[in-house]
Amino acid sequence: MRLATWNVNSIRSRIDRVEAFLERHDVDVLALQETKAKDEQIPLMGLQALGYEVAAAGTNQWNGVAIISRVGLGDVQVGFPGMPGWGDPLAPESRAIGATCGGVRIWSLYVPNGRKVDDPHYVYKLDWLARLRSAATDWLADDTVLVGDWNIAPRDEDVYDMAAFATDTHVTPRERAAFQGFLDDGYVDVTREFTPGPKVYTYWDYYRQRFERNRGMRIDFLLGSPSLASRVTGASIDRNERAGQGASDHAPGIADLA
DNA sequence: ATGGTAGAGTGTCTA
Repeated sequence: MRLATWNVNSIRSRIDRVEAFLERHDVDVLALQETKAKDEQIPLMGLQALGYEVAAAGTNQWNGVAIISRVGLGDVQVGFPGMPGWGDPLAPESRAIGATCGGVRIWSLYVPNGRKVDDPHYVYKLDWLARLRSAATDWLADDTVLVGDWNIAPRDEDVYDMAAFATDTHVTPRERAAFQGFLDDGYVDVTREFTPGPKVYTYWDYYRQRFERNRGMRIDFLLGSPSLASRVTGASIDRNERAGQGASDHAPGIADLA
């Protein structure tokens, strides 16, 4: 089974690329972030024609997550227990959606950006991650994968210019400790061993031709529970998806399961 | 420190 994750930065403006990506890589389950669409705005026809089911959670202009699956899509849950706003159908949150696809529990996650270190959104980000970690410990014994845009660069080598980011979010010790906490609990970054750095990124800002100069960050990850991680036979980052006109600012991550 | 680009939707906000 082939899993993928992709911050598409608008599903509506990226639908042609998404459909082509699914076909080109023969993807079974694709987790999307930043769909920037309400559920009824998701362009379904082409995806359904390709044999996929779609579960989405979108409530505003900048969040939005979805799971696209052709191996079943069951037990869909918007948000996780303990998440701010969880259980409230009107909550202005659409940063997490879970579903069981082909026997694997997959969570598509759009971790809060945090904005600036002195911004309340930074505190919110750390709190959100702590609550996710608490919930995720209950899923460790299952075939679980936590995928998406973590908005954290865990290592210095994951940032094109650490000096430029030294006082910014995404690299602070508290954010990195939050990410490391998942690894300490037993989750495994199933991508990195197959895509070793340095200078291997998943995100390049639209500004200043950052992609063309490979000035990016590695902030998108697939973290597998121990049993899931043991099934991973390979992984890749499709950086070609960041190239050319009409690209998202993120590249997809892919993992293969035995 | 600032500004550069892209996408949501028409005013700016978000990243």
